[in-house]
Amino acid sequence: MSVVVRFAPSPTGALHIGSVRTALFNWLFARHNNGKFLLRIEDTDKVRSTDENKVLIFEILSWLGLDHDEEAVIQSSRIERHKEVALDLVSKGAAYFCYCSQNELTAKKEEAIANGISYKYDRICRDSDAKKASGVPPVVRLKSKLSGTLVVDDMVQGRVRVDNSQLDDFVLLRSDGTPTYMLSVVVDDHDMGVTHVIRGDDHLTNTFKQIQIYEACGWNIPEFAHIPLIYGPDGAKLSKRHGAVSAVDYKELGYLPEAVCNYLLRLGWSHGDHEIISMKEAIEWFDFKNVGKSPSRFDINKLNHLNAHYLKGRSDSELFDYMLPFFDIQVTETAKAMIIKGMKSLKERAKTIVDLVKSSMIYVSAPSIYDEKCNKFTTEMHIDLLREFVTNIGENDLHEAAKRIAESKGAKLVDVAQGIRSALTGSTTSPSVFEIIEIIGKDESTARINLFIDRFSSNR
RNA sequence: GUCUCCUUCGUCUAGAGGCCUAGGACACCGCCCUUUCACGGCGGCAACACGGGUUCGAAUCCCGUAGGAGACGCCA
Repeated sequence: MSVVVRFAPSPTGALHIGSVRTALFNWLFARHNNGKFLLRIEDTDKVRSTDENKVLIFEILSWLGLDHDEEAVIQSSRIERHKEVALDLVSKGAAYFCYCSQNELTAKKEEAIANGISYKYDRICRDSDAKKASGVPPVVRLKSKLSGTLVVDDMVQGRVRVDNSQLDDFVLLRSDGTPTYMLSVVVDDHDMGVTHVIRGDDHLTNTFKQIQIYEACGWNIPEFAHIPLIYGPDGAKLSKRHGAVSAVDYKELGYLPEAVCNYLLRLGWSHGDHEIISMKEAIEWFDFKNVGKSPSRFDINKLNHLNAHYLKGRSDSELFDYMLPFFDIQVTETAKAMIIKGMKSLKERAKTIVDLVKSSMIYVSAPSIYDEKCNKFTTEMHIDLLREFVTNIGENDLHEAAKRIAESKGAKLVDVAQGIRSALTGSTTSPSVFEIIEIIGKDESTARINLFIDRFSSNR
């Protein structure tokens, strides 16, 4: 039997980073088994679904390289089919119309809660048409099993069992005739030929309801894998207050797709001591045996580390293309050439594309402001060293020249170098100052240093 | 409240009864390298939730306890 999996996000919000991991696990499982990875947009909540979110789902998946097979299924286009199945279940006696009004049920529910009893629908309409005359538009409910135990051998969670007495006759079709999520998922998964349902473990208990639908329809029950959710650093469900939660945020923050994939993969899954894992290796090694059952916390430090690693693996010009949209000013061809030339050193210092863009500004223009830390290098001695350095800037070996100048004035190389750095970059940290001079040229360097001297020698 | 699931360094994890004085990675700290910051190298700190069993032997198996999470909708 060939493997068919699916990723089924709903476009009711920005694609959550946890959902992306679910997509990744689905994709890896499919590719590992030479199966199919299908995509289904669950847009039946017309109020909250937006086209923008829908577009973003496609954008993020393609950014990450999680290509899906076949055309995406749009769930809202399949409503008639869902209805048909529900009505068929009614005619087979496996489901029934319920004429209880919502007010009635809410009252019962509140009463149950007040008495400390757990609420379940009391199945009044299950075997009686008595309330049909009430004129309440009916819902369709499934006749769920009254006794026995349902067992699921989940690929991640292991054997999980629930007494059927815990389940009630849940709704399949709403009173307005639209299908509920519970029905739609099962019908779509069946029609799409899904063999393995891989999703977040918040759906674990839903599984038991869904299995009852499969059984009522006489369909094959797929395998299930419920993967633990991702939590924030404080252990609570990852949400907006933790910062970036949507996958697009990470793209916009300057993370590379391979870093995000590697990070998400290792969050909850492992392969011995391997940390840096290519997509090729991931496909080869992925299985559910090594997916942990416990939830994991999102750790931005580790993502940063991986991103820094993958940054080094990208070619200089490739990185520049990545950086381009992040610049808020026009980058000239000359600046571009300089940035690419200095990229090797820039890369070593950057965690994200955004870092790279910031640090590459030294090749775009002279500093417009100087960092506070530069003040340490505006003393008379430092300015004096700079003057001396500028007059000797024609020399070939500037490293040697700087050393000599320092020595002759009883200073250290660091004093000269930091002065130059401040003048050239407006900051006290940067790649080698001699490398910068080489890239921007001696004229530009002289101009920047003189600017610095003028600015700080007069007002002291 | 009821049901289901989870629990190894701060974080992600290795661990399938003796290989565990519990390994790796991130973070943190120190040293080296060094014109700064990084990179890199070396080293350090740091965990089996708790209590009972079973066993010659338990992080690993069993039972409790505590803590955490999820589900219990005419949301998905």
